[in-house]
Amino acid sequence: MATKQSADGTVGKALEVLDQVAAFGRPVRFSELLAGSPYPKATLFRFLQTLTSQGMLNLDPDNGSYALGMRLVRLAHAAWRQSSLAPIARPFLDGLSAEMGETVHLAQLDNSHVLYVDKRNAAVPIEMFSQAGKVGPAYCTGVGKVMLAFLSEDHLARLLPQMSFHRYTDKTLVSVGALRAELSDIRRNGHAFDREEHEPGIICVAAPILSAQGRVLGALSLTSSTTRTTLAALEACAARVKSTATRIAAEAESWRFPEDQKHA
Amino acid sequence: MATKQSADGTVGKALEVLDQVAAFGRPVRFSELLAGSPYPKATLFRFLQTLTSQGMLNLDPDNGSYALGMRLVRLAHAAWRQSSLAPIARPFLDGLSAEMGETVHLAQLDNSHVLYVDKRNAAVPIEMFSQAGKVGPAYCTGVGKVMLAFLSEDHLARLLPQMSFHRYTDKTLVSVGALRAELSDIRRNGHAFDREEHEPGIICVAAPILSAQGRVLGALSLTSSTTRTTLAALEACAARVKSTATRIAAEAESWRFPEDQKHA
DNA sequence: CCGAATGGTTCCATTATGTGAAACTTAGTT
DNA sequence: AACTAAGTTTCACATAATGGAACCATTCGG
Repeated sequence: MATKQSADGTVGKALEVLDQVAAFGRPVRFSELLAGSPYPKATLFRFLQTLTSQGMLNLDPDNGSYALGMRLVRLAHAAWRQSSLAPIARPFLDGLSAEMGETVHLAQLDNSHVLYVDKRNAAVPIEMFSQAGKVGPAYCTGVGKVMLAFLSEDHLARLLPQMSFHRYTDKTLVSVGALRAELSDIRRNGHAFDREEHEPGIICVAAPILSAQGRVLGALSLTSSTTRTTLAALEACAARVKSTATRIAAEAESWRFPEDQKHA
Repeated sequence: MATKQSADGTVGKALEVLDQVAAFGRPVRFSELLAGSPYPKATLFRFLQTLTSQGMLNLDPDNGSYALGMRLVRLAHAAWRQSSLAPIARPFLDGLSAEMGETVHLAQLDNSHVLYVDKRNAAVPIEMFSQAGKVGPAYCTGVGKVMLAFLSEDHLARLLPQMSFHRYTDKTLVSVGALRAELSDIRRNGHAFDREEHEPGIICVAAPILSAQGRVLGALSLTSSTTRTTLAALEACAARVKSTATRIAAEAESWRFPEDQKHA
């Protein structure tokens, strides 16, 4: 919501429109978009036309409503395969989830949010897209905090002001001070807990996935509920989670480049 | 591959770059992109900069390689929820797959290709993104043919020339004539078969998902292999597939608009 | 059945933006 | 130190985006 900052160039503006459409969560009429748009009719119209012709949007001819296009799905498919850890981490998630019998999340940092990239659910077998692709707050989730903890100071400093500490539960940390203290604990331990800070009854342990140079690539978490287990019990699993995270990191590292097919 | 047609405006060009990056299937260097790009250094550079700053691409600071960004995943998530049939169809897929014990695909038409939007696998429990988002040829898959069959004549006429009939197996239909004959059969029956036309040993029955006005919204298929079943046996399931498709269509229709919250 | 409002599309003069050759700055090699 | 390759910045120029206004097509109100 509110005003977007830097909208570099025409491309930026066009992409903003995509977000607008996405925000509606349903097919949307021209006029609805126009209402919430900073651009005049003609301009918005041209954006929609371009995006539609590019397959980024889809115009339903019956009722003249725009929806996000299939090209996005295609591109995201490629993104998932190439950019994220997901394809590498997949077998490890399978293993960890099977062994522990609990829900496992793989997340990456997306600005000051966490983006869930993959998931294994203990009970329900499939959750698809509807879960992967979801975003959540960084400051009150296990994966989020553990990634923040291992960021460089200046990177963290850039991110913190972007956060709007919302008190999801009475355990949520809602000040920069409290969060910073927690982060330094996490850095020391090498793993983070979510102590029902995001959803009541939901707890987890999370470990960071770090590159050889110490860059944060993502995070892994083992999630459960207070009805099923305790933080102490989860802590016992921390080593297992961490070792899995490390192995994913190693795998990612070795994969990192089909590097050096430079000359011939 | 080959030359892209209409690249409307700056936005179009920028989006093309995304495809380029996607095509590599791995993080990619500036110079690699430059090599395969019609644009001069400076221009390409600015595109990459813009796209990166927009989160559509991700520049790995370590090795200066670009990968598709997380914003795409976020947008695709939204696309999946809002535009496609997937969220509506989900429970129906679950039901059909469970009942039949076979693989079920939900697909939509993406130009002259089919895009697999969701899937239930008989054996393996999870396949995620790696399957949803995949594209395939329309003229030699069950879902593809059944969607083509129910297209308006002029729409079909526009699509046919775009297809480059590749003989995947010795059963593949590789001429417009043969395909047209098949399509008219399909229209008559209300369902299509894939008789190992795409992959040897893989067969399926597919039914179209049509809007009330007869527009093609997508298609549903039940897939198996010749080692497990026969076309005749699949034909027996056709009615079940069709009725599921119809029910999805009905659901989609009724959902089609939270319509008319016009005045207050 | 007509007139007005609403929703969507096209025109076109103005000007902001994108373009790309070339210069420059690293980092890597001999 | 001289050379090369890879990546980044500059800037005069031309293209492409902009948006006010006119235009068309429906729907609505009378």
